[in-house]
Amino acid sequence: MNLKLYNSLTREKETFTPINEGRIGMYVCGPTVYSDVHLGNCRTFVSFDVIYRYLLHLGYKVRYVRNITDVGHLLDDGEDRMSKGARLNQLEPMEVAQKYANGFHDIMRIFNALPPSIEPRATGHILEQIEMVQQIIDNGYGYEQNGSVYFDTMKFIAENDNVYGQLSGRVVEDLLSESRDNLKNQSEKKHPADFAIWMKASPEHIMRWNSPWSVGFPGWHLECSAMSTKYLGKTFDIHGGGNDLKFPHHENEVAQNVGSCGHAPANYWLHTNMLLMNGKKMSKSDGNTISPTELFTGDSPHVTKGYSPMIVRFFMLQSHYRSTLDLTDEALQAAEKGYRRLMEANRVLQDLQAPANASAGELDKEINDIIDQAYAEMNDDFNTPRALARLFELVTRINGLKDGHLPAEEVSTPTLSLLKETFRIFIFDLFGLKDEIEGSDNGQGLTNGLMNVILNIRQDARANKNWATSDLIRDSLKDLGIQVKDGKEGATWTVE
RNA sequence: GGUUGGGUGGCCGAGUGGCUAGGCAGAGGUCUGCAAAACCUCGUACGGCGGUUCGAAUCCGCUCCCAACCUCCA
Repeated sequence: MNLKLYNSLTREKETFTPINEGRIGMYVCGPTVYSDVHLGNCRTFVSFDVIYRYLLHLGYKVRYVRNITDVGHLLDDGEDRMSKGARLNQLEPMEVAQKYANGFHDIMRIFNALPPSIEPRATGHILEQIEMVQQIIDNGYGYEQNGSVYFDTMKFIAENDNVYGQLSGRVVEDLLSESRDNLKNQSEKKHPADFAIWMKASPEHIMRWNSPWSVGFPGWHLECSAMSTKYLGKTFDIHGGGNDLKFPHHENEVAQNVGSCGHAPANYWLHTNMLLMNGKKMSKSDGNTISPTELFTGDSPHVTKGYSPMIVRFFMLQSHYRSTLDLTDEALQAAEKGYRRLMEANRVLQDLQAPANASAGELDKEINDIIDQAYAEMNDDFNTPRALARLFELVTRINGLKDGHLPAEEVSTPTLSLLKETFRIFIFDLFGLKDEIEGSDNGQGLTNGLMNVILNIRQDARANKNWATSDLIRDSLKDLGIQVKDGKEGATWTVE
């Protein structure tokens, strides 16, 4: 089985071959920490978390680098996002960055996303960025104007065939017609498609560093070029990010890397699609947004109730990372039911015992085939919705085995073990889900014991046809959010 | 206007020349003291108009509609 992934660069699915066998370098553009992280960002990082987890599962040694941008994003009025956040809250820019970086990490932990191997910050790599600017100038692709340095896009295009525009499909002629004059220092550029790699700081600009050209700050696109090169080399395996970064950010990044060292940064570019709400991109800037916390608590006009982090994660897994995903209350309710069904089936499965006379029959083959298919889906560009579908096909089998509908003796002991292991691997290791029912119970031993006592009393009542008592117990537990399920082997319970 | 990607059953969402996606909701049934859960069965969808083909939701053309990017955003 080999891994295929969709390369934005070629717009085709390609067989993945790492530069160094057994090792993968992966760079993902992280958040700009000027305000609370929003749910759209989370979707992208959850998507890459699953990709990271799957690559690890395949046995690769992965260096996963995800940056934090804490300087360089300019607003329309030319003010840096970080500076503005600092001014408004009377904080040091670094305090703003730290505050929201902390919040971002908290939310990532809540979503059960693994931390990256390295999480570099733009402000921690000013020297590397200055060096890269110098290299670009030395190679003839950068020019200075009044202390700012710009990338000479037209010259780069003229001297490097088919590099600029390959990612986004832009062509020079279109760029020519895209003259916009509302950007600061626009007049300093030789061409509208040129972009700043070093900006001279205006007097009131508080984020500033010394450089050969001026006291100023690096351009936005530069940080990723400099930091990916530093930690992953001039060319590495995978570069990822949100679709909205394709142009201009990633296009300019490629130009900077090629312009400074003659190498394209990455062999494979992966882009995640946008999270929508009401059919429109979820976005901080236009207010069409819901924060992770609001979604968890239900404190938002967009949802009728709160949805736990794992339900939201499950919801995201139900769509492919390259497709848009429309967030609606109805879809979340469906995800909640589906998530519970999957978790419940896993609990049932882990308790399943193979009968003594078990041997591989028709059902055994069926289960093995579905397991193989589930891995094949993941190998096909990390197709989590299809892999999930395979898991649900197994859920039907698991429940059938449990209630005796399907012949347990047709499933061999090794296959049952494999099924149990596969479920654990997919749900917990690859999808990164947690069983919130089990996880939320700190005193589980005690709770289990108490529940056994209660259910035994109810069983006695039922044996005596004392329906009033048995229903009282069931209804009272239901009020506490505990659901009692009567089965052939007695009653079981789950937290709703 | 340019670039890119879409329009799939009540909802979400896969798929891609012939073979069941899956989840949720709905209908009928089994089980149960009743209920819940679970299991079984069911609906037969692919924007519109043409074309290619033995056969298209899947390929081609035209057309309508939507979104993202082109300005900070994952």
